[in-house]
Amino acid sequence: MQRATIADVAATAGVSRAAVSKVLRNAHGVSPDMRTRVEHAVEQLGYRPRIAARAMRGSTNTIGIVVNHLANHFFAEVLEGVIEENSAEPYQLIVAPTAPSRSDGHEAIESLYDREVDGIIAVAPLVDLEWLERMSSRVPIVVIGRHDEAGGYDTVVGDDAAGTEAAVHHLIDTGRTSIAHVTHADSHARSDAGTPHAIRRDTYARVMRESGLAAHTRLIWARFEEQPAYEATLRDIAENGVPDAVFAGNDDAALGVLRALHDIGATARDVALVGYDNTRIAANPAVSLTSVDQQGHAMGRTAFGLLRERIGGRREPARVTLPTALIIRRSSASSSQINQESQR
Amino acid sequence: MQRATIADVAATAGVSRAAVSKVLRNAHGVSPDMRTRVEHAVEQLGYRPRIAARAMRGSTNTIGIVVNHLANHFFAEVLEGVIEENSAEPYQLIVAPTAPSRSDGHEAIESLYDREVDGIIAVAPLVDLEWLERMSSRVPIVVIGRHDEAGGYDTVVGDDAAGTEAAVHHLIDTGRTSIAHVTHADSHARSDAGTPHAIRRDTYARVMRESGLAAHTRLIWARFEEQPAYEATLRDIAENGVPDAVFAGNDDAALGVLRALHDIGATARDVALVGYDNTRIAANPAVSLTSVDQQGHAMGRTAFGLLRERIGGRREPARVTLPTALIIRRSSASSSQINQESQR
DNA sequence: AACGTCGTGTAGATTGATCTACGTCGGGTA
DNA sequence: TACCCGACGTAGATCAATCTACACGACGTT
Repeated sequence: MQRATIADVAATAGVSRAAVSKVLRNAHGVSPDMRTRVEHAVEQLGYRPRIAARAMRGSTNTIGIVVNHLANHFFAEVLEGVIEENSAEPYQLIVAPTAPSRSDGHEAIESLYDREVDGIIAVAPLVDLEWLERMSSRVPIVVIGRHDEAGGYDTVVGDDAAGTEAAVHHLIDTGRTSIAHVTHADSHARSDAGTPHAIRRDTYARVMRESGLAAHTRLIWARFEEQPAYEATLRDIAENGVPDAVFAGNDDAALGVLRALHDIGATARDVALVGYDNTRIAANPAVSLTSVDQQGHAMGRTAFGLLRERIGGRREPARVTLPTALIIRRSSASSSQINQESQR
Repeated sequence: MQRATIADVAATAGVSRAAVSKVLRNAHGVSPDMRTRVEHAVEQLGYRPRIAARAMRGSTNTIGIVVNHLANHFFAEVLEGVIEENSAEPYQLIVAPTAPSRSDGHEAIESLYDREVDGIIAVAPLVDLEWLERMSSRVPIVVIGRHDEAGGYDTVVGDDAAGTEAAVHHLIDTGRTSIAHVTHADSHARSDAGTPHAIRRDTYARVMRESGLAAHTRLIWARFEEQPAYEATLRDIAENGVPDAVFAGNDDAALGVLRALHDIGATARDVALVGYDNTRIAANPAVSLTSVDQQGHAMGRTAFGLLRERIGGRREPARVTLPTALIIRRSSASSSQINQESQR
């Protein structure tokens, strides 16, 4: 069965194509009689306008979202924020997924550009700056999770430095000294300066240095997923021994670390663990993972707001930094706290 | 800066638009000389063809995916399967997200249809059958997780009956009798017959009956997310007392149950817990949740393969049922097993 | 030399919705 | 009666790529 076109509707309703178009777009110059006739015909034929034909002239009324790893709960939270904020003035949303192993943000962003979306929200895209800058001169872009001082696009970030400081200081304050950090191993060769995990890595190193623990600085490189982090942690422990704390760059990685620690029989008393993102699973009592909250939901809402402004014509770049909060749970509690917890 | 069109490229290269189009599509009748000239011009102008203009004639080379809750790890797994299978013969993939609270699959599927995707993979869509049937006469659709005997689309399902039987029998075999089941509360009024959660619910009731436990049949209704399941479980326990086992309709819900059980101070010894989907988090030793594996990854791969056949012209509906496997972990281990585990 | 053929390239129609520019009709006013 | 104005409706151009039908040489064959 062939798809009905606006001409079919026009013929059925006995009016011109332009008249149908007017009705569909709620333009004025439409008599009530014509409106009902057209609506009838639309209903009868099951007509739906094609987005492609609309896109040939003017805007698509669509916003594209790029994430580099859909399974990450943090992204899901960001997306919820976007959806929520969007519900008032509905753009259509489409998500361009990337292969989790390759994380090629280029392809995904270009594919959205080819679809002529009105704007793009990119969550922690692993692309180089000049490219992103060039892209942003063609389509409005809001980037979540890049600290770069580039001009063409807006950015929404968490306060990664403050969040990391809180996390590492917390570990030091509770008596830990040999603190390892799981950081993101980007399979691409390009520099990752300005990404959240780079900031976290640098801040971690700085705090260790400032606290006289420079000698204990220890990096574990892994993709931010459970399995790679698990493997990398086991390898690192085999090589360098058991640390007394691990600060993981995100919660998914922290879960991998947790599994590794379990494998070697270490408890939270032996090795404290802190994650990042404060995803839902961290709060579950079975896991009870200390984590840095960076308000993914608010990030999504903010990014959507900025993008709407951009689409509306704003040219000056906007930068928003959201505060973080360290949520302390059992995975990093001191021995006395653990005892309290288990007595209740 | 205006976007370059095929006419710009043609002018720069000194050839006709049609010639450029040929080069782009790798059509024949192109001399090597012309090819290099055109490729040069494309490079120089940063030209990219617009999908909308292409869509006006012929196909978009795009496959759309609909999920009703992106945060669900099971969906992420399905998606990974699709992406993997697609990497050989690349269609573009786009995901149409729905608001997690509203779960309106209609809108998402229609929006993909309006974009003229070549085919749609819908994961557990909450839409009525006649509508889906009608839709599938317009665009090839493969549905994951519907057992309905409808004709227009293909289906890929897990063996929900077998999976549920294994789960419930396992609980009974380990000495549990008061077994509650967390099932999906669909906020929509329409019937949910044929959905996986309905099959699981019915099978649960049947096994209980056949095992002489009909009196203990007990349903907890909740959306399949951590928070709603948590709340519903607490409410149910307040009303009906503590069961000695819970079979949750999926892992996300199981995590909510787990939190509720923790709140009331119940351990795995007191209340056994079984989930569904065997998501990564279930395998984590901190959670160690017994769960039914239904091979989300394979479902994604299979669905993609079927869709490609459909797009290729197959008319007869295909139905694929993938086997399930019960993965037993600590959350449902008998007391002796728990002791073994903690001694190691 | 005339004719056919093959390889290469082009003109122009086509796709569906939008939008401008214009036409028509009815009613009010000079 | 002539004129104008506003409300309603239409014809036709437009958007960017694709694709068919055809043109134009160059070359080989009879």
